[in-house]
Amino acid sequence: MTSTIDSSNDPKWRRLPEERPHQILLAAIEVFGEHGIAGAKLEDIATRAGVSKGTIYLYFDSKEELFREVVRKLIVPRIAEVERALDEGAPTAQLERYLRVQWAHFDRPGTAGWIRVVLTELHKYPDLAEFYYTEVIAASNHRLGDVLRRGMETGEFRRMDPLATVSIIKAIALMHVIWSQTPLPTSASGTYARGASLDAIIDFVVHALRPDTGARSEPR
Amino acid sequence: MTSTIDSSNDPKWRRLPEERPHQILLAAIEVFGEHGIAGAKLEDIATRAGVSKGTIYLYFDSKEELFREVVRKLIVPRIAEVERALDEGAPTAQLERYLRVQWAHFDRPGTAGWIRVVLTELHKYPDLAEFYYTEVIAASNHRLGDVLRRGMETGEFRRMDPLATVSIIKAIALMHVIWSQTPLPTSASGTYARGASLDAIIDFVVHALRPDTGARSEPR
Amino acid sequence: MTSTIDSSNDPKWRRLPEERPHQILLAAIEVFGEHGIAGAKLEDIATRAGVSKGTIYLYFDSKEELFREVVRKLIVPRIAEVERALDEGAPTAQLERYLRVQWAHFDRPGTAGWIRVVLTELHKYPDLAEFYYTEVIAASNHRLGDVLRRGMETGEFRRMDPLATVSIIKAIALMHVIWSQTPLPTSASGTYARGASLDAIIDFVVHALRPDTGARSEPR
Amino acid sequence: MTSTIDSSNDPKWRRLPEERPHQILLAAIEVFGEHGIAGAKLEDIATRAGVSKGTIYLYFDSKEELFREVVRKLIVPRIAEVERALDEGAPTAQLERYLRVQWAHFDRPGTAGWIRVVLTELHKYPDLAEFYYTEVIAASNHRLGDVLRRGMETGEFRRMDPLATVSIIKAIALMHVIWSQTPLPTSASGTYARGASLDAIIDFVVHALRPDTGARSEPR
DNA sequence: CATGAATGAGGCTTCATTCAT
DNA sequence: CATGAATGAAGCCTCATTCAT
Repeated sequence: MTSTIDSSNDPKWRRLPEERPHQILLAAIEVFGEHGIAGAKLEDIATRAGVSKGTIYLYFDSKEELFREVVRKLIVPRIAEVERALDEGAPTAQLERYLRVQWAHFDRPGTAGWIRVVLTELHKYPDLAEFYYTEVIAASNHRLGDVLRRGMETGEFRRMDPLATVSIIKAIALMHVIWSQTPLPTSASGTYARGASLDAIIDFVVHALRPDTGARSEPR
Repeated sequence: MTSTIDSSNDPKWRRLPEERPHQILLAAIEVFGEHGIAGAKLEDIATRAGVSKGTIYLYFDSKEELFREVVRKLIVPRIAEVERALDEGAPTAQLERYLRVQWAHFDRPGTAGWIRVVLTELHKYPDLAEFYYTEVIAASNHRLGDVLRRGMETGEFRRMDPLATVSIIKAIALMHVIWSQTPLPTSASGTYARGASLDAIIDFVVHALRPDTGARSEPR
Repeated sequence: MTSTIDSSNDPKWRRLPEERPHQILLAAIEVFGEHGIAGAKLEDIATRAGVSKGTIYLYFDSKEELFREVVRKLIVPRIAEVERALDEGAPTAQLERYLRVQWAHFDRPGTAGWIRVVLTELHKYPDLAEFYYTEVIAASNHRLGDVLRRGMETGEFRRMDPLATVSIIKAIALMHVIWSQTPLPTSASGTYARGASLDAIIDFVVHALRPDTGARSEPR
Repeated sequence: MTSTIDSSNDPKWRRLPEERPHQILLAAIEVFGEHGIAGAKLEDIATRAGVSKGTIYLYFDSKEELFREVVRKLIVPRIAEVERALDEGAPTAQLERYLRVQWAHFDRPGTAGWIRVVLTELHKYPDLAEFYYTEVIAASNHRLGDVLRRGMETGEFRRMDPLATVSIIKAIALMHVIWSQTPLPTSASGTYARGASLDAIIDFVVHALRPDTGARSEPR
């Protein structure tokens, strides 16, 4: 992710007092994403933030609390931003835009790590998990579900369980973010193209939602 | 998957595959799945295997090597087994059977943990990752890709990039295994149904692959 | 002794003895008494003194030096004050007054803590200990010893080693100050009355010093 | 205190398995006595016990728990042993023997430190303090109180509050143990003899308890 | 073969001390 | 003078690994 240290290389001095916690959070999101909660080292976070180990404790009570703050201050807002892509337009266009915006947002260094962390370790922090699932995921699912529902009403989409469909679409999106960022053994690249392109994903989803033709997609 | 020690109580007398190492591997797959590689404790594995910590080192050079062996001896064979579901039948039937078999295989305690581990930590062991991606995933993708290709040729499926489609189908399947096994904060249950049913998944995939109707589903 | 900060709110404008350092010393005597030297936190002292941590270093070179100053500027004068109780009167009256004054002086919140600190940690600071023992204790002992000597000469007290007797009397007094201020587990209160009353102590000491009766204190 | 390491210097090897915890406890009682609970370093304890830091954790959950065990396994039995001195004889003889035994028991390196610790830090561990006060101190006081009561009944001692008297006697004894073991600045030695001899203490106490003579010790 | 006691490197956290403002 | 952010040494504790039995 973007280097958060550059500012500390400045010629002489600089305080930007209110910046410190944010610098640390930026370094933390990187390290947590790369190594998980247990595997992240405060030393590492401190170094990347351009501060010393002790400084972290001026702003966060513990490693675990630092993790919570990363979720609260960085992850939640980021995801909320993506949700705004759903705001207007016809359902199909909305959906496509949603996937493109999400991709643009997530497809940058560090994000896959975070998705992994959420998948892997979040459930070990029940209160955070509760918060996260309720505020972030449930809300997001609800909005995407609404788009699908409207599409079904207008006839753009065929009738199906909105929530189940939401989870399928998200599964595709999330997993491809992870895959797109996992460095692969070079050898494997030829044999198999891991991950689909964003266009392929959109195509797949749109076709899956497409209403059955009047002619009945004749039984094979 | 739960208690791996009961086998030692067998009246039959002893399992074949070198007994001890195998017991350890079974315990290790549990613990690695639950806590990841870094988070797994040898002590825990030893206890579940009914041996002492030192004994593990009689058979495995290190924790990392133990992890490798788990992948080689347990994970790879398991996945290979699933692949046999692709062996015969018409493409659509093959695909559906594949999803059902995979689900039946993976949807049991402990599997989600392993998928998480592969997603999360495998890439930190380049040689293993190479081996795993080449031998397991690429092979699997290739076979599923063949099914899709044949389906396109017979006209059962519409024309699309086989490998991209494979990865989309796998994304759905894997992510839902994880979700189906991650305990959710109770509060969230009402608001949003996480995960789709297997039937919904099959329905989704089949519709996505379905050929465009003769009437030409208007060119988008 | 509790709130040392209120003085800064004084309308009168400022206390005399260099205000700031004195505030810090007052806060320090509290905190050292409560937690000992090693256990005292500068942060705590600074907060109680109503200054910042850095300010302490404007006046004291280090935590250890701050401790020394507390002894020199606060403890020594306090104890000297008690000694004045010995100034006049008949030996028995002097002795009793001494015990009563000492009790009145020490039996207030915080004193026990300081006695503990002197008992516990002072010896780790040889120069301070030297100073303290020479200037404070030896002097005090000497004066109390004089009272005893005079009492022996007048016949009010029986003949005994004055210095040994001094140390016994002090032992009783000091230990009871500590005990009277140590909160006890509630359960123990019934079973045993910890500590003697001041009257009991005086009674004990006076009887111990009482001259042998001419009739020989033979068992009656 | 006696070196507990000597056994580890033995030629080659030696397990004495059940010895380890005891070795550690012996080292711990030394270090806790010298530096208090907070000031004691595990590293130091480990070194004196001839083991490594980690080894301590094989037997004790934490530094605090180690402290508890020292009290339970070493301190309590030691004190109980002293109490047996009260078992028989005439009250005056019992009392004298009690003081002599206690002195003999406590007047050895390390004891003063422990008395200090009990005085200084025990109250921060409420459960331990409760245990200690109830089981050790209250019991002990009760027995010494009985001796005094009997002495009063036989007329050997004058009438006084038994519990108050117990606490006074203990104050003298404990404080002198501390003083006898606190290294003094050499300079002070001449000026003042700190602490009384055991004989002086016994003399003092016995005289304090001695009944008033028939001739009425003239009104003071 | 198997054990489990022992080790010690490494991580989190605290806090006395410094220093730019 | 005063501040308080920043530092980093040091302490507690964990756990992979070793090794005498």
